[in-house]
Amino acid sequence: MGFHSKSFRFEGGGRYKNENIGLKRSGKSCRLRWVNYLHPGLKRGKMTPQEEHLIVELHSKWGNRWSRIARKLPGRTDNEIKNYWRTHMRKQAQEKKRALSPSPSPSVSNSSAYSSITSNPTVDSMPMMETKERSFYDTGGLEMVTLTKGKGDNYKTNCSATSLNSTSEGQDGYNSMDEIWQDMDLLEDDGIKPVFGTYSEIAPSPIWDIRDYSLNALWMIDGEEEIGSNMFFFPTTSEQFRTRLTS
DNA sequence: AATTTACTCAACCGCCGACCA
DNA sequence: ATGGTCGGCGGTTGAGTAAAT
Repeated sequence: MGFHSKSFRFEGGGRYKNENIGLKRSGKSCRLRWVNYLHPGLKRGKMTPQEEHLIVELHSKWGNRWSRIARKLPGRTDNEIKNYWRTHMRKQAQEKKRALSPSPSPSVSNSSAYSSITSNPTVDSMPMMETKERSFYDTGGLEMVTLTKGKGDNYKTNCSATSLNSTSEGQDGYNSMDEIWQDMDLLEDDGIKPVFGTYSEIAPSPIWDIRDYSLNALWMIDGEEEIGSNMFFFPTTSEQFRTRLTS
């Protein structure tokens, strides 16, 4: 996909400083483009089965906290994971619909990991596309509370009325907010390790050899995880990077 | 070959919190 | 204390493309 043809807009009414230097992007937009598209550490291509499994697992724990999930998948952005989830949940919803329809034409996905998604109890029980009250892929995890984030992963809870109404001790097994917080504390230190080695047979990128300020810092957030000693290099070729910069 | 449908994914939107003058 | 700026996040959109008809 080449350069996106969406028209540029200044976010926030053009109050960002970039307009003064002739860029047709806000600083915010530049940052987003770098993080989600230009960053040399980004993996490209399809999710591996390991990654897919991890996404399913983490989403069942954390819900739609994409940035957090992304930290466990170095080289993948929250945006990418979000898109992946959206795509696959839509696919799953359609297959469910088809399965419920009178004319049974069971189409089995050929995706290896997708079969595991459908077998995941948390994901499998999701009310996707059946109700318009919530986004069809807004599922899983600690869904009875909406977490509003702040810097440094300080979260506060916004208890949604619908959620509270629908879960009274119920399927999530939470009786009180205290339990939720306790569970969250546990999750903070869950020992889940990032997925590495998928492309480990590929030689390190020259770009990654220029490890200066923050190429690895992107995947080392809040001091919580450090790739450090088992630093992993992604197969980003200089050609790939050039293409992205010039696309 | 033309058209339709499904899918991908970069970018936008709006909100919130941190920071600083 | 306050208001402006900015970074970061989750949710959403829509252009481009691939696959199917």
